[in-house]
Amino acid sequence: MRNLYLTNTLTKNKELFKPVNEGHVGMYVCGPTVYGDAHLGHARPGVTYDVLFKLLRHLGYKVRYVRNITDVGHLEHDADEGEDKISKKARLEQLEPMEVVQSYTFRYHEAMRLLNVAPPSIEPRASGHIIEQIETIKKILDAGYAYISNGSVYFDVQKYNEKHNYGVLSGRNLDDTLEGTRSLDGQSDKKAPYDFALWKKAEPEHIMHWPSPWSEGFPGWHLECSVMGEKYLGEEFDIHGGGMDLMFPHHECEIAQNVAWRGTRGVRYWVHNNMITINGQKMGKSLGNFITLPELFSGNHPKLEQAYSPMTVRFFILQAHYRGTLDFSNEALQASEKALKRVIQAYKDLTALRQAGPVGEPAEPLPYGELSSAIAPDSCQADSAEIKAIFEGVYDALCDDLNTPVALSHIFEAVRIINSAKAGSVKLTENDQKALTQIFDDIVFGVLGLRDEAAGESGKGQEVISGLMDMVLEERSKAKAAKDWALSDAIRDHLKALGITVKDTKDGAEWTLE
RNA sequence: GGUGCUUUGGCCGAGCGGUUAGGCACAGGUCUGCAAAACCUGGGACAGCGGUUCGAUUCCGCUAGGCACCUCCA
Repeated sequence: MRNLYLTNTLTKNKELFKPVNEGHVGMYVCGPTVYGDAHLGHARPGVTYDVLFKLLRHLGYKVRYVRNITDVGHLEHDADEGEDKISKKARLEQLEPMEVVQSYTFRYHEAMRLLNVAPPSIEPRASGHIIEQIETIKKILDAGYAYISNGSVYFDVQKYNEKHNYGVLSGRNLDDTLEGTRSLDGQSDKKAPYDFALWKKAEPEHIMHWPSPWSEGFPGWHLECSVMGEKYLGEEFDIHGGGMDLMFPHHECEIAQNVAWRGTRGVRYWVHNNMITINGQKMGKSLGNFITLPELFSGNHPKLEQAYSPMTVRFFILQAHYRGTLDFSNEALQASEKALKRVIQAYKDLTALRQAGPVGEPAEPLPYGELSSAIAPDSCQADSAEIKAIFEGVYDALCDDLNTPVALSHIFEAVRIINSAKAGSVKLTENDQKALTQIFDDIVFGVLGLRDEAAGESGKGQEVISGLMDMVLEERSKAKAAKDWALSDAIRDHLKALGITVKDTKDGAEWTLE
């Protein structure tokens, strides 16, 4: 099995990945709070951890991937004063909270499906684990790291920090945290401003609440991930992912809770994806500068010059490293759209090449020979050293902290080779063709998760269109033969207006839709 | 105020102590009735100022700009 390196936020180093149980990986990722449509920012962790999930499986691991749905406990503004996000939305729209949850969960799933993000192995909801959360709070109380105040239960950060380090992940110490914490206006049930809620007593107007030993109320936001992670992945599991903005306080609190009740930090590798920015600024709901995924896919937003397909968005995300910020712009999306098109077209051409079988003895073959670097002999069967190098480059890049942009740069070398072969300036052996196909099937489609969005429309309609196109292009070909350029151009223009592009090649006309 | 990150050619975006990232755009060429695509070639970049070094875009310091977290946020 190839070595995989991941940047661990806990140590701030790129580390060799070694799972707790050999051959198995437990991975937890913070999912969405379902009170609104997912925006472009949500696509980043969706795609990033999807690639990690698919890569791990491709490398041979058995992976259990847990991604939660937050449907209760996530408050707005200050943890003391804020209203539950779901609850507020339900109140404003006069819906049952679970109607809000159901509706946006469905829409989230739909957006992820379009982005070709695979469903996780388990998708637990916070509201479905109230009992487990209450039990955990009891354990934390028993351990002495929490206190009850006016029907609510809070985590005692100060006390925790005496024995443990509150700040291991985010790298801040308690004094800094205290300094930055906004002063509370008015009364608070908390001993210290940095204490966080494990259980909140529900105010009378709060419509989501459950019975507990302390009050009729609801669990604190940070608790669900600790509890559900432990339930489905065990007390010590491999990978925990999420957005960088969750590092503090959310993930820091998770660690504190874990240590408080099970004596272990719970997670080996903390992985954090960076933000998507717009004009250099973070895209977020609180800033009101976000573009939702449905808007992006339909082009229905003032900032959008056009619609961008889900695969364009996916490619856009893949072209940057997950730990860096990525700036949104129409220009960048349009560049992604064109680049993706080239990749997909190259695969189609490769397939056509293979179906056509060996052709003559054209031009010069690709350079053959051995590479100096150690290539597993059974991994890539290409005859060409160049293709072997692409194969190795792609795997090296992906295993080097998920470096998808570098992997893609190698993919473009493959694209160039395929195009050269199509143009007849380069010769590919059958092994070369097989190896290239393997790279596309395994990596481009399998791990990077790209796909031909135009494909899949099969059936009667396709057959008819295909037959019609043959007929039309044959007529045009006759016109061309008769040097009736006016007619042949008119046909081409007419088809263009319908969204069909015709290209004349040596072997006749080709057409593509949209 | 505290903590941390960042500054790469027209745009997006990798990388790194000495060797081509890649994509988009642009220019020239090949092919072509034209167009498109494709292929070939090309230019141009490492914020500024110092330092370390045989050698720095890459390490260190300072200056200037930008950003994130410390409130909810992917």
